[in-house]
Amino acid sequence: MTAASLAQDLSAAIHAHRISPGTKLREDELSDIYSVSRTIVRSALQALAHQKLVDIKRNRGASVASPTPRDAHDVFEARIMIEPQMAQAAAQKAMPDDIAILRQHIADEHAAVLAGDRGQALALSGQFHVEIARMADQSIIAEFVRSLVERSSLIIALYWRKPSTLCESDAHHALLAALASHDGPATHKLMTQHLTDLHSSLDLHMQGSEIVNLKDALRR
Amino acid sequence: MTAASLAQDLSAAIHAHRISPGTKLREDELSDIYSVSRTIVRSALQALAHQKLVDIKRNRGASVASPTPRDAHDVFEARIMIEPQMAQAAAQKAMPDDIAILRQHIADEHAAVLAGDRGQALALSGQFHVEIARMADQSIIAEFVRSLVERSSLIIALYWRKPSTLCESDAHHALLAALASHDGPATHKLMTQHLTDLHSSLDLHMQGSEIVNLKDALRR
DNA sequence: AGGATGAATATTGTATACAATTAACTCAAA
DNA sequence: TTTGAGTTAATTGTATACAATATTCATCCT
Repeated sequence: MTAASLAQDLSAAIHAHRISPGTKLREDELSDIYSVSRTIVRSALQALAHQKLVDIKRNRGASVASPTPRDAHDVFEARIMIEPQMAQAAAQKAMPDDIAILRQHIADEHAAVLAGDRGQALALSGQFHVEIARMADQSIIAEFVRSLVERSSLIIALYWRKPSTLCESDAHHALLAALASHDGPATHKLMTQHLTDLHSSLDLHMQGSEIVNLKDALRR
Repeated sequence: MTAASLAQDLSAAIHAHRISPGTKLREDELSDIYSVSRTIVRSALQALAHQKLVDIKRNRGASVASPTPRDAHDVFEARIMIEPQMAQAAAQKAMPDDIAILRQHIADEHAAVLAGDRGQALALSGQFHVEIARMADQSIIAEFVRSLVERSSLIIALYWRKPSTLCESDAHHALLAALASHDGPATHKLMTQHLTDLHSSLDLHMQGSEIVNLKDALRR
């Protein structure tokens, strides 16, 4: 197990909400679980800290990032600033293959919802947004959107108003249709609306987030 | 000397073009120069790698990043996609203090040019762009712009057509005026033009970049 | 009881030793 | 001269030992 793959594994666990925001990530606990030295663990944690998925405080260790309401606001503000523009550009460049990929994403997401796999559904729903940025042929911004989507996952874990209700994908359907018909302005508008809706579905007063047992959440 | 301050020092040296793109950064050489263990050096190098200022290849060590023409294109494409919009938003929110800060930036930049301090001039010129994103009250995007500006610095080091000619700051003056008069559309247009000009001032066929002696470039 | 104090423990930070890998060099053969 | 194999040196990767710091817990005093 290398540092990169450990980071990947932790990242997946965080995004699947198997470990909650605020959970302490002690170095030798992780090194036990994964049978690697603390050197590797530290390297992985630093990488995740750069992605803002983990919080490291000097001499006090790492824990899963726990975005403040302010963070949540900033992230969605940024997404609303960028993604509609990307979607508009994507609508202009959209190729049949791209549309097919998005359609598949929506189908997979729907399947995940039916299967009750909330984590997978959320991940696919995020990928949908990243894919659009990639369609616009903006590799660097696509990376940035990916990082924003990842942070959004944490935010949703903390602040989603109705944990039972699963993301309805009507908005994604509408976006797909606008993209397929190369209607830039409509796509821009739909994306703005979609993100605004998402943002306003958050209850920024919630707290919760019980700390779970790491060994269970990470199996092994 | 901590890992963060070492990273800061290296970053400054890279941005001031005291060490060129492609320069090898051997771990024990740096640990000698700064009198810290390789542990610290590695941590700093990893941080810089995340910022795309340094390239790390497994088992082959770190070197100052050397952006390809493709990278250069992508970075400026991203900047052109984002910064005009930020500038437009900044024009709407601009407070007198903000304008004063920008004016100071331009003055400092002019002074640096006169003093022949190209590195400083370039840094200030970059800060001008970051400051605008901050004026728009978009902390996360401001961070992103900062990272793009930093990468641009490397790109300019490699591909700037006329190393002797110093950045004329007419464009910055014009932007300042548009911002001060809260003219959003004009600001958007000026920023687009400014970035397009910058991009087309690059000669993406150049190569050059001699490797310098680290101990000299980093003093000590 | 409540709070302060200080050892004992737990956890992170740093340096270093050793392993693994790559780069450099030597020297023989074509 | 050039090429290649084999050896040596240089460099990075990983584990671990020890130091520094933070946390916990028992104890004592008011």
